[in-house]
Amino acid sequence: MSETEETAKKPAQRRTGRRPGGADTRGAVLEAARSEFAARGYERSSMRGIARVAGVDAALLHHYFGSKEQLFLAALDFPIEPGQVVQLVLSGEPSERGERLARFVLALWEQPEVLDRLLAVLRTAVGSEQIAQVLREFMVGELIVRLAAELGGDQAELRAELVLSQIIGLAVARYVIRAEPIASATADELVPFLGATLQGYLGN
Amino acid sequence: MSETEETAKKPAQRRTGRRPGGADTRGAVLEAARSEFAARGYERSSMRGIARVAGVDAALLHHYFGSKEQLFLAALDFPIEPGQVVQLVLSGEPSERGERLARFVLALWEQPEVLDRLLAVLRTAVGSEQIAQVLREFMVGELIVRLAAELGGDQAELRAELVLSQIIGLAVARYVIRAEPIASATADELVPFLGATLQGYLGN
DNA sequence: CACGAAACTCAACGCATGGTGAATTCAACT
DNA sequence: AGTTGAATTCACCATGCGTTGAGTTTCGTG
Repeated sequence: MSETEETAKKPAQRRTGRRPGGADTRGAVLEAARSEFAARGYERSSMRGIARVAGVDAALLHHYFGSKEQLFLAALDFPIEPGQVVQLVLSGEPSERGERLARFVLALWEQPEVLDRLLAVLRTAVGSEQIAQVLREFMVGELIVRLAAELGGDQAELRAELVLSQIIGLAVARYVIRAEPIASATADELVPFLGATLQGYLGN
Repeated sequence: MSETEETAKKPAQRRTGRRPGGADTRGAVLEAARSEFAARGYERSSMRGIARVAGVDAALLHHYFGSKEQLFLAALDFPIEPGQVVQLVLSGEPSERGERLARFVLALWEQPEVLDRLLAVLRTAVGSEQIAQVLREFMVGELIVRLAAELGGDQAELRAELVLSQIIGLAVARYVIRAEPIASATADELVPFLGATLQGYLGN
């Protein structure tokens, strides 16, 4: 772990000053940040660690993003429209809503960029009341009210949150705890069970 | 029961040396540690912070427990027998297993000592691969194999883990994110839905 | 009542962290 | 070719961390 001087591989004596060639260093920093935040959450990730992964001095992150917090926000920049998702899932045959939602969620998580951001938010929210509050406001304000409005019926909000709780629990078991066999199960293996549960919450 | 610090009333110049009166300082430290670990997880909790809550010098924690890691383990010391739980839940009318399990879990979480330890483990596992591994081994080795063995049928392990995933997700939504209305819902409101889901996983 | 051991605090160490300001190198536009 | 500004690193700073060793006070036993 100690590399002060010459290692045979890449001592890579970085010089000071601007680098030759128009490499996308800023993009590399963002990528490294996403990977680190996804792996450890906000608090456990360090500017120096991210800089090391990006192959860059830590001061450069401040040059680009100002502070650790702003780097975190820049690395997240969520690319999903909650309204559309709700519409998409609730359209079509009502008896197949659960299955459709299950398929949608599982497919979403197979995109690495989406998964990285999800894990970053999850890991951070679990460790930080501040981010937990952001997540709570997003969940309730953007997702639950929309879902519950379309759903109607008795205790619509509660049922909508139970939907989310099962989705969150699956994410934790599958990607954080990584317990087998649930971590390696395919979408097709999970959909029958997960779909039935979600269907049960969505409507009788 | 929470008697914390931060009253302006306590300049209280603590003196050096052993305190008069046989107060249970060690117990106070353990209690403070549980509270802090539950609130923040392992990494975000600091020895100094725990000591402050306990009204004690940080060096005393080392005197008693040796290291932060050993304090964490001592603060956990889980008082639940997984084998008994599985037996208890699976006994009786099979069509009511889901409901019985739901009631059991919700009642368990209403005990503050249990909830604190659960949150400490959860928050720490989500931030630390090492603890996540411990949790994974406990889940799979102690709970899943027992549950799956009693369950039988197709994909018993997968179904057993889905049971746990719903329970974990509920804990996260209710106690970590604290989204309403799920955070304030009573056990009686949750049991019909939760029981049905668990019943679906356990076996029709 | 003496005395050793346990309980408890103080001061300090070495280290990692987030952040800052200046210096150096390169690219782009006159 | 010359200049300007962005990109990049370096050398620090202050802070908080876990941990340690020594010193002080009280308890429990004889």
